[in-house]
Amino acid sequence: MATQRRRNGKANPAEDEAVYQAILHALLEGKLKAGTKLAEPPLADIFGVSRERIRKVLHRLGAERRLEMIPNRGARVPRPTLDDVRSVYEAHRVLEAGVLTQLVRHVDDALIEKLTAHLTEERAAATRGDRAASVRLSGAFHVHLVEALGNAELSRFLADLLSRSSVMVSVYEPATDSICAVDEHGAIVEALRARDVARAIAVSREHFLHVESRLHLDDAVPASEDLTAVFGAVKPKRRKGR
Amino acid sequence: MATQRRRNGKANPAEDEAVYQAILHALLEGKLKAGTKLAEPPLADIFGVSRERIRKVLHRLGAERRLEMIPNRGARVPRPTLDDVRSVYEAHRVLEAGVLTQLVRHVDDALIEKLTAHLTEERAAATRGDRAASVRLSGAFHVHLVEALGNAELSRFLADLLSRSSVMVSVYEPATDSICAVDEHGAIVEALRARDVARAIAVSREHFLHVESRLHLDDAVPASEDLTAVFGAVKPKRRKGR
DNA sequence: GTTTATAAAAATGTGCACATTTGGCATGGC
DNA sequence: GCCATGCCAAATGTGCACATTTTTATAAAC
Repeated sequence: MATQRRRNGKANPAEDEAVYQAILHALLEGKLKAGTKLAEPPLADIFGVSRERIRKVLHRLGAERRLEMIPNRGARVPRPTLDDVRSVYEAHRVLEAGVLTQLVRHVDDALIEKLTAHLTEERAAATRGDRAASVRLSGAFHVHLVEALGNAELSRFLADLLSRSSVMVSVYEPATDSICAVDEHGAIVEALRARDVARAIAVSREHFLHVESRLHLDDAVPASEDLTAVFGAVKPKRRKGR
Repeated sequence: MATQRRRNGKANPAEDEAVYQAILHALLEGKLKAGTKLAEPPLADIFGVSRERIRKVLHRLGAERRLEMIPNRGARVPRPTLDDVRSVYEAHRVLEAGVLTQLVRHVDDALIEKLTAHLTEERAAATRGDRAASVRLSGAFHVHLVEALGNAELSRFLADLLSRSSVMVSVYEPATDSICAVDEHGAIVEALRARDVARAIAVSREHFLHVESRLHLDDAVPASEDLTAVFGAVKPKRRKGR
């Protein structure tokens, strides 16, 4: 039975990954607000694993720059400055310019068809007012663009940027009425179909500046505190009073 | 006296970093050949620190994708395939295309002057036949380009790519007579001065393809084994027989 | 009432002992 | 002679106890 607790110094490789995924998921989902302290003892208690296990995961997330590790002071969810956000958006913009430049050399009907299908999905979500789907699909569009190049390095870099901005939206007005305009995505596809690099880049640039302009600093940071509530919802794992 | 060994469970924050830097340096310098196994006990012995210390550093390097970590089987220097190398070069190419696109919007005399000065340095190194300096300056040129944008995310990504390719050159013919043509760098600067994006990108692209074409797979991988020799040369730290 | 100093409590960092797993090697069978 | 099997040594993974540092709470002084 898998629910059985390991006895002593028994190996359980899947447990590391489970904890890692749980925290990462909460981070990407925006459940962990910026500035939240992630202490080891409570987490060990919540997940029902040893403190060393938690410790390892936390340091790994720190190495990936998803958590801010301060020596002797533990892990915190980073609180990005407005400059940080701009930096990420600019990087995304610059990267996509390069991607589009390379992409026009390889456009074929299959790619255009795939992107068009995606646009259809996006429009459908927009017309039926599905916020969540719209946001998700909007990000997926840019992922499709990089993945069309089939380059693992570039895909990973974009994933990095997206994960970072997902943390940021929880601080800098995540969702107003700004459903990342589908028409702008459509214009990019159009430019690609015409093999017009300059226009594709120009449209993409405008698109990003458009999204970026909607950001505004929100001083009153929530900074969630009840970790049990956050992870309890994600993983209903039983905890022990020790 | 700093050479004193810590007594028991004493904190020594600088030691982690020292070991990390030593291994990273050896990796970037190409002293650690691809496929080399990095076992914990020998390293702990060489650096004179506890095994846990080594362990932490190794896992950190693994999280940064600089080492290949296999569960229960330790750490190895990754042995990149030819596709991996092409992927890195392509990513660098694509990234620089984006950088150049963004850069032409911000070119000023100061930047041109700075790059020109760098070219002078490169030519000087080339004419006096200084291989090491040439290679180093050649890479630095591309670093200068990204850093001109002042974007931390992009700079870090480039650093990532460069560190990865530095490991690769030890497998795929690191240095023949291919001193990354200075003239091609000069052509990029020229195009920048003229605000000609298309030409800058085209030249850059040709430049990378040129470098990439020099690669060839070398099956007879050396796979260095004597860790004491590798790190003994870098860090003459005394080791203890335990 | 605000601030500073001190002590207690909690949290982080580290070495160590031991469990588990892997790799090599010898022995035996075909 | 070659391959399979079991044993032994070495390496990796993990919990635990304890040292160190940080944080909080309390009290004293201005």
